[in-house]
Amino acid sequence: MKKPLSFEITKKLDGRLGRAGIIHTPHGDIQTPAFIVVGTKAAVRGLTPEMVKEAGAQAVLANTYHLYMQPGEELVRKMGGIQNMMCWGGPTFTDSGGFQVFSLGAGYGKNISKVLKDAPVVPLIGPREDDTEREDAQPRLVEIDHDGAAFKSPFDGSIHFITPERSIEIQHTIGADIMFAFDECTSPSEPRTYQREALDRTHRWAKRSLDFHKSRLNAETQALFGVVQGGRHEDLRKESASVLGALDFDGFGIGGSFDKNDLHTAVRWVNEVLPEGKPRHLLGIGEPEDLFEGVENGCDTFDCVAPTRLGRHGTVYTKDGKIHIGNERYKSDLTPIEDDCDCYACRQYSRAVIAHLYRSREMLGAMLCSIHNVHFIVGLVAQMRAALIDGTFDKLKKEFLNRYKRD
RNA sequence: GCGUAGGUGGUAGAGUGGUCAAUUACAACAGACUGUAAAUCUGUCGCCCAUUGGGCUACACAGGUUCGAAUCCUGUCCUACGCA
Repeated sequence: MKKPLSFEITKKLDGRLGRAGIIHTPHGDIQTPAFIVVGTKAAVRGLTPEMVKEAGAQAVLANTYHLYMQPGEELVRKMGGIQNMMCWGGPTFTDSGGFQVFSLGAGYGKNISKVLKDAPVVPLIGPREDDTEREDAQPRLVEIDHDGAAFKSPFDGSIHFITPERSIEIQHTIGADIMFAFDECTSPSEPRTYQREALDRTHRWAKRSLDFHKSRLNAETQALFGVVQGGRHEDLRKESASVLGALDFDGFGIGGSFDKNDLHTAVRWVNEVLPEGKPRHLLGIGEPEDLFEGVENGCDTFDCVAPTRLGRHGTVYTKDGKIHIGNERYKSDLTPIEDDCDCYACRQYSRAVIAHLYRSREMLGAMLCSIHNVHFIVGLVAQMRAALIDGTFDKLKKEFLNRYKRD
């Protein structure tokens, strides 16, 4: 059978898991490590495909759940799939909807982050946190069972049951080059007993996703990645990597929640076990310090909403750390966001102008900040790739983080 | 000049005897954001201390009534509209 994707490793990091390589997809190559820009509803928020491309992005990731709910599978089909919808000629990814099992389910209405800054004490044994009985609890929009997850449509309240097979079927219709198996992203606050249960479910779903995928011709043109889970538990993470690694996936996603402080450890556990020759995507991770850890520990691609969301909200990355363009101090600052940055925003606009646009709620302000952020993060990962190839990764990491995290 | 309505915190605009340092919105100031419920959300927003809390000065200005006034009365100044 024809393979939809191939991966070659061109350089490895001495004594560690990091590597540089190339993912060949039907719509072009991805030089890895690479940052994949998120365009949930087949659009990178605030940016045209040309802007995304100019910012250096090689690929875009959209979301199955969102496109299924709106505009719906049939319209996506009529529009000619994601390639035509997005007017994006390059490689594309789709997430399976597995993250929405978490964000619209256990995480719904709560301030639970995907990455925990200060690790709270989590009981290793105990009942699953369930506050659905509490009066102030918001009704979840997802109910999980053995077979899949029932999503309540925010548009008309109708119930949509997504099984692993349905997720893959929808992803086939959307037509991205790389798809993810339907998984359950668990809440960081869930106890081990629940992580165990959810992991078994994710594994069953992974096999069903793969079986269904292999039964279709799409398997020749679209790649499927299995998603490793296991929360913050070493044995579960390794078990997950081992179980999924043995299956005939084209690559792997690493999902779920992490501790900010030991994200690198968790990623290493997994990547030590996964087959070396297949690409690994670290789902939803994108802060500079996390990207360094991900690359160093063997992840090839990343995606994250941070560059565009932060940009829309007025926060921009600089080599000296993040700054908020809405702060009073930038009101009459006539320098660019970064004076040595060659992104569209920095070439043309001063902080003062962008601050004015942001303050006056002009869309252009959010766009310029997003352009800069995408350029910054995509460029940073590209620099990591270059450094990895010429043997200066450690130097880059040290110098970048020293400056970025100073203060 | 007469009549009418009104003058409240940066702005608009609630309140019309005690629960008012004063609803709300905007502005301002700061914070958050990691497979996008997110062009969103949170906090602060008279002054001075303080941990709950306390003190001071405030609703045009000056007096007054009252245990108590942004709220009632008198006068002054100002604004808008109408009539001369």
